[in-house]
Amino acid sequence: MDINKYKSHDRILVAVDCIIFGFDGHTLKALLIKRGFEPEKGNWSLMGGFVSKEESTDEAAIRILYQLTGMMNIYMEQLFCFSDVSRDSAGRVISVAYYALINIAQYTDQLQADHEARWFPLDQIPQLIFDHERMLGMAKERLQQKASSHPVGFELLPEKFTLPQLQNLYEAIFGMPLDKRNFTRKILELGILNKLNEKEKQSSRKGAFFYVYDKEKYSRLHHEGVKFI
Amino acid sequence: MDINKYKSHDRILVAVDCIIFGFDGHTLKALLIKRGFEPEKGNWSLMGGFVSKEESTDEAAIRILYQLTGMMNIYMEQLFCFSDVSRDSAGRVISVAYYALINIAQYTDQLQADHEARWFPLDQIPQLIFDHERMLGMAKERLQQKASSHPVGFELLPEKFTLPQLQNLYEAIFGMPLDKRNFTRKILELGILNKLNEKEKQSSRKGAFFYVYDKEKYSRLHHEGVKFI
DNA sequence: CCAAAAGTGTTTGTAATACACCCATGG
DNA sequence: CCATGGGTGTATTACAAACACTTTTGG
Repeated sequence: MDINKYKSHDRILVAVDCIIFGFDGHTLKALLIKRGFEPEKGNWSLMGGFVSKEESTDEAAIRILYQLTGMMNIYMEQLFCFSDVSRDSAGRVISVAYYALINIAQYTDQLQADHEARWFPLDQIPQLIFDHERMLGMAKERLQQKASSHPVGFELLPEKFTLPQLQNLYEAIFGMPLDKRNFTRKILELGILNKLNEKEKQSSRKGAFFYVYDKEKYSRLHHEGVKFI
Repeated sequence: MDINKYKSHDRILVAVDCIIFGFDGHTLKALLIKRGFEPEKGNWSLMGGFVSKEESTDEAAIRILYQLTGMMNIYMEQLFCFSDVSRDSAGRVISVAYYALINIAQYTDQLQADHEARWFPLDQIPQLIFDHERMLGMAKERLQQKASSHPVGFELLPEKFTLPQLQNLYEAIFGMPLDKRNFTRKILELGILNKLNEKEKQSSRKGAFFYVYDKEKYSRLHHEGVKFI
């Protein structure tokens, strides 16, 4: 299969690492694992793995995410390729980082136990191995960029969500409080949400109406470059 | 040196490809080469090369750009990692693409001849090998994003430039005409240009004043996120 | 009846856009 | 004196930001 004509060039180990974001209704979190092998065994790390000859880095990232979460069809995007010669203390490894947005409610605790994984609020991240902190920092920035012009926030929410939940999410992503009235107006004016005749009654006496995101309506919009915030 | 503990994982050829942008005062161009080896020998291609075990992809990109242009300290930024299994017809090669902005006037024609390189206006790009057209397309988008919030345009101009030249550049980057008065006002209000007492007299009878970009003034600005256009 | 969160409009300031004429010069 | 491109100001519009009270309901 690999009838490689490029003799005499170095071959390098290629890995992918996944920054997995989740939102619990109040706080934005990242899923980290206790690394199970040397070097740095037992230390907190992003979920990662090596890329095989028969798969693209995208495919490897999907595979690795599935191992940790059991989830498919997850929103995921390439972040950056990290390639410093000594980024990995055990050898020359280039890592392509991906960030993923998942609905934390769908995440099964079983898998969490299997992999010694834990959700950490973004402001309480422990020390991470190698250059994983830099990866996470870059992922936060990219998520902010992305969320300000594309409807990625909905990937982090359950199908039905309330406006206060949505606002909490955007506040968590941007790390700043937003004005309730301005937020509501702007998001509703986009015309991409459908209001349901049903209320969420857990978090308040009055109850907040549920909404669903309408992908169709969004795709009929000014493709590429709507302002979300 | 490579005391690699990760046995039994695939090692893969890693390349970098460079999208090199240049501006001649009127048109935005990309530097392409006639590929000198098989496969696809003789076809138009981005300048590229393989990453060795002893260098990062950044370092490889700098090295490759130097080979083609003889220039150092060039503005360059990682674009994306392209990793489809069959993107290269001759074997499994992952490519990390970089885009570079150079002052076309400093570019020596000698090197152009040596490498069978040519500048192509962005709207007259010939067919390229592999996924290089996709790389170039993505680079154009990224340059637009970047140029709308960071002072990268100056990388493409000579040290002394006129406001009409600067406007031409932004029009070329964004592929749209801009209003002269609005453009001038906005760019001067940023306070990052110094006007010289000297005029460029080639392109008009009246002559246009030269300006220089003042990096210091910019760095005293609202770090990250000034609107340029 | 009260505590707690949901819902709802208006005003003000700021930035983006549209637009047209005079100036300086070389030939 | 005229053709060419350089330089300049204002009025309008749209968007962002600030801001406070009423509604609902479970306890």
